[in-house]
Amino acid sequence: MPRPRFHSLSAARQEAILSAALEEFSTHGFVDASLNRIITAAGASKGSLYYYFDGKEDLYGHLLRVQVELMIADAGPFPVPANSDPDTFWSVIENHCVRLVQALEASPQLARLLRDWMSSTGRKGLERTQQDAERTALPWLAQVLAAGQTARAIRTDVPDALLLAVGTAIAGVIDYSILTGSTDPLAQSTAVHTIIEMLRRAIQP
Amino acid sequence: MPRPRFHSLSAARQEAILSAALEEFSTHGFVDASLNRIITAAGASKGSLYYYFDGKEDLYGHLLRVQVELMIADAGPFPVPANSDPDTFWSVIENHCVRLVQALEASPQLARLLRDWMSSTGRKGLERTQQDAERTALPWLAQVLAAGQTARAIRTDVPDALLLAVGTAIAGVIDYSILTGSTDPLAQSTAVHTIIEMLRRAIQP
DNA sequence: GAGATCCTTAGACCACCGGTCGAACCGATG
DNA sequence: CATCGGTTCGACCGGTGGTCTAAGGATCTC
Repeated sequence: MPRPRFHSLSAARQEAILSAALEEFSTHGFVDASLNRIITAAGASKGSLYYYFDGKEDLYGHLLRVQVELMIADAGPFPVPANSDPDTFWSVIENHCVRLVQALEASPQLARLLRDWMSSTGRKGLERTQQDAERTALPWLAQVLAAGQTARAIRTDVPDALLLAVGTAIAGVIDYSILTGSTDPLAQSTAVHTIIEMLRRAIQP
Repeated sequence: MPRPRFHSLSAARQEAILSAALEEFSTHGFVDASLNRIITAAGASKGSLYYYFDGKEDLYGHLLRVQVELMIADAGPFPVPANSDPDTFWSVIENHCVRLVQALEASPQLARLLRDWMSSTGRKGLERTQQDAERTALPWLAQVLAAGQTARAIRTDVPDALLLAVGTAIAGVIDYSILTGSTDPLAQSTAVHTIIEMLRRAIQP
């Protein structure tokens, strides 16, 4: 988390720093991003940046949080489908995936930022950010999983951790297919359909 | 590839360099590994190392190649199952996965090296190594895929690239489950069984 | 044996990295 | 006007991967 001071900075200055950071982190990834370039682009000095943030990871984590919140807001609410049947459960999942893909497609910068983030599990220097993300994402995922299981849409004969791992891996495949495939919305939604269908086969009862 | 000179170095000196590199790369990963530490540990100088290798990536790539070949040799031959029925196809796959997991379990250093390698798709400074790996792995994977399809063990209504992506993702789940799970061989082979069963559900016709 | 010609080695040096730190600046307050 | 705390700055630190030159050392020719 940035120091509270940061939020009492003028909106323009906050924007300058965050957009420079977004540009740098999304084009180079966390590891290869240069704080010095961010500082230069933002018209700030190193001392200032360290006055408002704990360091590189802190800046990255804050940027990530803000951007993900924007994306979630953009993709619309995700109603955890309670007491539904398997088909509607899976169609809700698929539908939300399509909306997320569209939101990502609308902002390639955010897409690259997230891609780098996703592919950096366990990387040194990102421990805090990953703990944070886990702490906010896991309860939500567990909720969805439980809903799927009461809807008899997800099997219960396999450890939850394994189901989550498979789900995360398949999410990566969606990203990969979007990254390497067509940008036509229709083609993308059928790709998502195909992949979610594979996920469903894998983890339905 | 290292310069040909490297191979005419005394075996002891080659060993010193490669084992220092293995130690460093497997404990810190490619990005955070330090060439200086490798040099010091190997009792060599920077000039020498650059005399035999193109740089960090070249050393890493060579080490990876050697280690993977050792592992493949250790896990035994993988007969691509031609003209079989679905059940035997999948049992051959599962069997080979179990053997690979055992080989990995036998050498934690190699396991960590491979884990770091797998999680660094698209990372800057590894482009050549990744191209190399792709060039050697893809034809083999395509062969297995085709064998599975003629055995009616793998569906044909989905692009091959997607099937490969799902397969790779599920392989990552195997690694994850081995990493976070029990070290008991029996538990591991049942975990592999469960995960391969999920893969089978996802990509069988 | 002397000299010349390589291959090999050592480590100083380069630009850059993330992070630290003390000095300077500046508006408000006494 | 002096002081004081919040803010800004950039020189500096130890480290990185990579470059380069000069010296060593073996081998060959005369």
